[in-house]
Amino acid sequence: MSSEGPGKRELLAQFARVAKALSHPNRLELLEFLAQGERTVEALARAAGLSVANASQHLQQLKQAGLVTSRKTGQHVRYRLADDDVVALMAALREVARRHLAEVDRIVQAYLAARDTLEPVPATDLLERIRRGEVTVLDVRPPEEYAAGHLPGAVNIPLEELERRLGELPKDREVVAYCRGPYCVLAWEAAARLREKGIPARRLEGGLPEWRLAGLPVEAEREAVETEGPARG
Amino acid sequence: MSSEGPGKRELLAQFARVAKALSHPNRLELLEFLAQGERTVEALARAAGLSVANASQHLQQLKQAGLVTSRKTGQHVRYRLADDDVVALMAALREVARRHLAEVDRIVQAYLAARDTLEPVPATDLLERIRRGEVTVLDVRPPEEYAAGHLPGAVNIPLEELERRLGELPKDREVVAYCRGPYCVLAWEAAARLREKGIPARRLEGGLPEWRLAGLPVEAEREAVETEGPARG
DNA sequence: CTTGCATTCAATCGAACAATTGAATATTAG
DNA sequence: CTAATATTCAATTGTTCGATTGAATGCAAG
Repeated sequence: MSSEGPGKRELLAQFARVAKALSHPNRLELLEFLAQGERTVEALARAAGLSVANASQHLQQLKQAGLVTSRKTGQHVRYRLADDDVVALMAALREVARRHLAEVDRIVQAYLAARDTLEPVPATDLLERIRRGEVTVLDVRPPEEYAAGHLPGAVNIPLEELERRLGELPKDREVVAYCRGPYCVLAWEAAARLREKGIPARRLEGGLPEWRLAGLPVEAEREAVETEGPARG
Repeated sequence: MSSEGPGKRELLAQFARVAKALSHPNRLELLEFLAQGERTVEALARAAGLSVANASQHLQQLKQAGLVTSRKTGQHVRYRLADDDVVALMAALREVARRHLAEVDRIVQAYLAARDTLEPVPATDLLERIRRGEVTVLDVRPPEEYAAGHLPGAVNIPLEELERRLGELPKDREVVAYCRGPYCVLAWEAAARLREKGIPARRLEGGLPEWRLAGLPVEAEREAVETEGPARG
């Protein structure tokens, strides 16, 4: 009963290999950025606050675990998620942590719920309201991420420009804000700031990757997007 | 853009903590056994081929990551999965590994497909055929695991007794065998041996934990089951 | 209250990991 | 061809992890 063949240990080692790739906070953060779209090593290092060499090594570990792929374009190497099933795996990981680690709840209460205590809007509810034109969808991510894919009809106003560009939001409709994922602070913060200005606003439950994973429609600006800077000033 | 609050790193650290618990083959094997039902430390150590002290330490790591819980009964400590969402997480992990690591396919071909090359029966298909009485469901796990929960109407014949007890299987109906999970060799081996005897047989897609996770009906012998030995004999 | 048993704890050692640094490779621009 | 840039490689250091060993704890039977 204890010796069930040599293949068993080898298989478990492969599964463990994938889990090990997910077992470092920096790699999870890189994956969260990659879930928004393809990125160069330098852009990822900047976004995660890592040295380029360090980011490169983490990305290679993710690659060897099958979680991301890379392709060379000119002098850049662009990484992307291998598949949407990686998004599903991260969602399952977050769900287990949320339900069984009290620390997660404590951190959410301390840092996120301090901004926005309202319940998020479920994705399917939002889609219905989008189709009826009842709601303004607000994407508070940086323009590069918006361009790579966003909710149908979503307005893109990065969080830091929100105060300045309030005029672009219709005042009579509720705003639903979203960003990179269920624990991405941008949407929580945006909803709070809008409500402080008297604009009814809530968060979407989950971010763009989870929306796409659910098979809901996504709009994209163009096929490939430069992440380095604006295309000629 | 790079400083999104101190809560972010803390949350990622919690998610990484869960992934780290999954990042060792021994712990994954312990979880697979625990997915069959509650077990004592000694039984788990024996099943996984570990020393008791080593198993105990791995179990404590799983517990701290929120994946399992434990309770004391007499002089034994019994561990169990914290929730079915842990089964879902392990399924997502296996799925990513299967789809993106060529090694997994190689190992399956080398050790499992060498026994049984037929496609497995999807769970929902099987349930339909069970209701019509068209099929014999064969549980090849040890009796303790069968007693803790099994498919409706399943016959329990552990793999090592299969040859001896072939007579218990109706000859006119197809047999569908299952065990602990999609890569548990017992079911592959059972299906192969039955077909060698001229009995049409296939595997279930996935094992009992996956069946239960899908919300399909499960029969149980009694509430709590001793895992040490047969109840007087 | 002593004995036996299941589990955990504590200390140890070797291996693997994470981050840093500086060098090496490869591609584009000139 | 040379220079500049992006990425990876290689070597180093401190830290964490995994397994082993033997002791300690806690429960239960006698």
